[in-house]
Amino acid sequence: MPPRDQSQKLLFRSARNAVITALLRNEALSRSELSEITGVSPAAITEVAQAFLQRGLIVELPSQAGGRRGRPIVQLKLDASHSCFVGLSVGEAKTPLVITDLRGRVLQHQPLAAYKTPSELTEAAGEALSKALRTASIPRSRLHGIGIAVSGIVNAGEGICRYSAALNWKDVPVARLLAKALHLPVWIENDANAVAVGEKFFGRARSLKHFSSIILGPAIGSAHYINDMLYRGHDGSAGEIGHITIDPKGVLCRCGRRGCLDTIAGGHALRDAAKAAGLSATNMRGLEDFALHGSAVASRLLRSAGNALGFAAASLVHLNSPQCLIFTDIEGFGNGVFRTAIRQSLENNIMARFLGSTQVVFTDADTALLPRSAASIAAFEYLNSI
Amino acid sequence: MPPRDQSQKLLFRSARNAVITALLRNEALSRSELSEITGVSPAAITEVAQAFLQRGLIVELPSQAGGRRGRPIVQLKLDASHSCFVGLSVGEAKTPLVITDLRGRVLQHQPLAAYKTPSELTEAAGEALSKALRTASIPRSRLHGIGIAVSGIVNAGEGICRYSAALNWKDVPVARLLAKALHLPVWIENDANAVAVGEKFFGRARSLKHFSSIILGPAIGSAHYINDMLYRGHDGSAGEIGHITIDPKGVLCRCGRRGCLDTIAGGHALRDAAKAAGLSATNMRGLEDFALHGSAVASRLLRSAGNALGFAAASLVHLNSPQCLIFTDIEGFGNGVFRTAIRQSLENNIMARFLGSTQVVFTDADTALLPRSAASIAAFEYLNSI
DNA sequence: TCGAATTAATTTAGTAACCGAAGAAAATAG
DNA sequence: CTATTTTCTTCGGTTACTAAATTAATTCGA
Repeated sequence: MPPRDQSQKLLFRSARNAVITALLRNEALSRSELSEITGVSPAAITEVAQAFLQRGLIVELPSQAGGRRGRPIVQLKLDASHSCFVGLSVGEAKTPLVITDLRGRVLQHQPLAAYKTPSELTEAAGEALSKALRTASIPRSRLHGIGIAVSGIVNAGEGICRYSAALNWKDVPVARLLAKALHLPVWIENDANAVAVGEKFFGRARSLKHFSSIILGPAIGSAHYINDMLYRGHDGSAGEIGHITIDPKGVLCRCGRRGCLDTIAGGHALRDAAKAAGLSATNMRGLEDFALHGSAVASRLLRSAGNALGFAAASLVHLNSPQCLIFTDIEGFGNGVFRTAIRQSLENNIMARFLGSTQVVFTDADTALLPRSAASIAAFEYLNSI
Repeated sequence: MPPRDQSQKLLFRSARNAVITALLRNEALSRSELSEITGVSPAAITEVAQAFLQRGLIVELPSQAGGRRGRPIVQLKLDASHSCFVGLSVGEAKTPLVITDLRGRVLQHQPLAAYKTPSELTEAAGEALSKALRTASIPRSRLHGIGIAVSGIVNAGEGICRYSAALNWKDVPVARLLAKALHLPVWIENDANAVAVGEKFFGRARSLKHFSSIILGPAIGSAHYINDMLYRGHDGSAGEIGHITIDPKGVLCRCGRRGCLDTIAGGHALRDAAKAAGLSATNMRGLEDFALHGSAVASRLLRSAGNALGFAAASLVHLNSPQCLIFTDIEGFGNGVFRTAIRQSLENNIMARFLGSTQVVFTDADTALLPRSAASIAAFEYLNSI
């Protein structure tokens, strides 16, 4: 047998970690496959698998000899139902709460009652959680953490919401409050970061080492994974693509400057502009429909939005050269004028060399996206602590 | 004694690494200081120090009791002369080679003879190295590696220069060629990346976890350190700030598109523009002087260059939120119109929130900057392999 | 049908890299 | 000269691995 290639080994923090990562990326793997993929010795795989089996984190599938010579392989699989996580998205109009399993599947959906203050949030979350657990008959003991996606500026390390315009909060220790009330570990994260974690953990970025995620919502946010790690910026505020200047003489932005990308391509700004132009579009699907049926104004708005976004995203690609750019559409633009304009603008503004090497993906977000992503943070932290 | 804080431990790959990093950042440290700084146990520090002392990598300073109670402390210090590294910068008009010590001090400077092909480079490098060693009477045995900064696109992992316009090279296995000829380990790196490594290892970025370096040369390059690691992008081409579009209707760039930052603020472009305007400035100091003495054209060129660069750098700050932005001036602009315009443009284009939190630094490069930076790559790799 | 071959997984023994606690070393204070 | 203080080392133990040998469970071929 050739000496084992250990070049990959350093990529993982530990053998346990490597095994979990491999099992998240693949439905089921045998011990020898795990050894090969992770670069960890078969002996160590046996040991780690034993520990995980004992905990109930993984299960053995019935062995399948299958016409092959040799001892039959026994596949291992994460037991998705082993643990559940709570995901919560605050800052939106509604406050959805979900319970997911270990693989990010939503088991239960339960919106919170309206709230204003942090303590009202705590109370509403407690009630919604109890109800969700009751309805889905999930024992509390199976919960292993809560993730919260906040639309605003967050200090993830300390679990503090530093500022949220939507909630009118400043320096609220959200994580501590909820952890105390619900007796569970709580992590909070900016919503764009949460979506990126979700994509990395459960979504289409699972095997990408470097990617950026761009969220098309009321405002435009982005987040970067670099070297398999979420990069938050030195003070937790990387990814402010929405405030890249597009037109120095443009509309005043709430950040105090003029012509930020948000004022041209943010959902909120587009709704305002549509209203000002006399178009009665309540959501972006409506605006796209106007454009589709010949409205020059709608078309112009969407095209200039797409151009601006493509321009800013091109800067991102030139600067960071991600493997993939994931656009997440939570405003319901769908595949229309906006997307086409983004694609075109990207093509026009990116060096030829990058065009082939950076994948561009568009995703339609469902309503559970943010809370589900939030839950993935808790899942990630839990599995990393194992 | 309170239980030791081990929160920092994970930041380092190993105790050895932590000790070296601490000793690079500090002139001299006692074992107990090292233990405190790195979070490694005193026992482990003793062990690591012993190994390093044996190798001659560090030395003990004479102990100083100094009026204090208790056993006198013994300070440890990297022995800069323990090992030397070769740095080489290719792609410029001249090809400077330097020999540095372990702390990045240049011991000897020896430009290469002219060359065109890779094999001519190998020969010229061998001759220059021999001469440099002879002149400085450094024994060959003290050399531990060669770092090469290439102006072009590089695959650092495989040691291949994928493309260099200045050299007219394509897929040249530079590292392998030189390693074979000179019997030393060779690393190559894009020049902007090399400068960033130099700043991180020996320069003002030693204790910065995240920073970006922007090189103002014939072309404009940039490089990012993120989470204490050089981030090269998924295919080794992050940092192409020079090809961010500033003016879609601008001058044709050699990348095939129009109005790239390089065509407005690159040294090469500015020289061309100055010549076209009838200004006989051979270098950028000359152009700045024209502006200083009232030339409206020179002033306009430098201001628009600075505005464009500030605009692009603002995008970088919004996207990546580095702790620090280090501009390295290798064209000799000095502190004039250009810098002022960059600073102003940054202020105008960056959200207020970032203004205070992102440090902006300008550095004047000396002629040894690139080869010295190249040598730091070899030093880094050598110390990491210990 | 039964051993040979083959592949998967486990066991065993060993190592590197740490840690904590106790102890030794080298100074000062009284 | 002894107690105190601080630095550094020694010692024993743990964790997380590895390589090599061994066992397990199957198919193939005579």
